[in-house]
Amino acid sequence: MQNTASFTLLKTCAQSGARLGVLHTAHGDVPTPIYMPVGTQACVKAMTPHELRDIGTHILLSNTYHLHLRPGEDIVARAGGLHRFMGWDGPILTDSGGFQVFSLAGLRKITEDGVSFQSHIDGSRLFMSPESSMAIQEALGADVAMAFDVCAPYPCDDAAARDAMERTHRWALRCREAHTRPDQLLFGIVQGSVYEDLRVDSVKALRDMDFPGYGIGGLSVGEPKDVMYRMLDHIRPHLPETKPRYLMGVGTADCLLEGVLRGIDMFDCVLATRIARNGTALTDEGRLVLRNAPYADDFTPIEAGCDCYACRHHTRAYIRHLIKAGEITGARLITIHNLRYLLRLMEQVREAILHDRFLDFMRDFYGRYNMAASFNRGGEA
RNA sequence: GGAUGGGUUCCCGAGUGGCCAAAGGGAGCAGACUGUAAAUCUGCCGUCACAGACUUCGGUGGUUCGAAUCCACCCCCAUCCA
Repeated sequence: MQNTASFTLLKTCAQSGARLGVLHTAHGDVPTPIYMPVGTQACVKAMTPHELRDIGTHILLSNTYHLHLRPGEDIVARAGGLHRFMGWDGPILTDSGGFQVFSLAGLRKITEDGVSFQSHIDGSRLFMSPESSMAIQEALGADVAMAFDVCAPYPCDDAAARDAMERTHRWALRCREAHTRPDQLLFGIVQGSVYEDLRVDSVKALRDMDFPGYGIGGLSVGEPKDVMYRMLDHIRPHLPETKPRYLMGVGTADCLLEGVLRGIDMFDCVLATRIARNGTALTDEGRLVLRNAPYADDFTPIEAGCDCYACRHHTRAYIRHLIKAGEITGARLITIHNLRYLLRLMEQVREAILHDRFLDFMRDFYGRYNMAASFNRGGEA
């Protein structure tokens, strides 16, 4: 067992090399590998904190950029911090706003100083820097703060990728210097697009800054999955064993397992909640587009054997009806299922690692999983 | 019995001589979605042997080179008057 203040590596799976650990935060311990539901605006869409607790959520994500815009970190701070504001007393990780540099590319301008955004809400101007991102995350009271990074798009030529990466490193240093809360962990973020050498450079640079954890950013932004896996393979040997590794924005079942296989400890993804609202459920056999006609008279649960509320009480036909009718409960039921599906998958993953049989687990999983009914992005193996 | 307004592709509804297989919306069907500008977005939506052809705009007959659009009669519907 290896300990740092923030992370305990309990063991490494003898069969696969996958890691089993515990992330220590001011609001409690988190078993890893873990999937973290995303609550961008201090809310996991369609879910209450009580329901999140109920389905086995250990830690949530929220977002610096969005909360800064609305309601503003001052309001959240006056409420007693993000935990009290939203009524969730478990750990919270806040993304820094770095992803919005990518996703709101048409509404921002990057300079060395920081990023000027045009608010997607009302068009007003705002400026976010490594320092202000830190100040906001401290005001929010996140248990884990992320460094303010530059997430490069895909595709991205190597010169632009290098620029984004080097700026991310300079900003990471500024974040570390600006960061003051001892009860808040600050993770650096690895960039480097799809270039092995850049990825390795990035890990080394950040490792020298000695963060309590490392995010791996700039992946699952459109590149083929095998490219993402290759990047993970290349950086793995250079990441400190005793620090948690967080693969940002990854969340299909197969990607989660492939990430765990490559030593990843933490994941987050909006996919489960987003496609739920669009009528698609995650299952061991791949995705189930409940919106589709064949389920109109299918009176079986979303997934046989699933212990979630939706599967224990409702049929595919009913949930499809709710979705087609625009009833918000339909979105809620699928969201509950999809989150529970990923959380339970990770429970099984931890169990498998504990018993040194993670490769067996993966093999069984792929035996059931329909990759074609998964989410193909570019090159599929 | 009389007056007026109507009957358009699954539904609502535009269209009043050619640019109309016919606007727009809905419904339906399908696709996309990976650190959330997303309960969103995109495509299809008369038929077929599909760069073309055929059938369709209450019915029948007519005018015209050409009709969903004009004329005649008929059948329905709505409202009002008796």
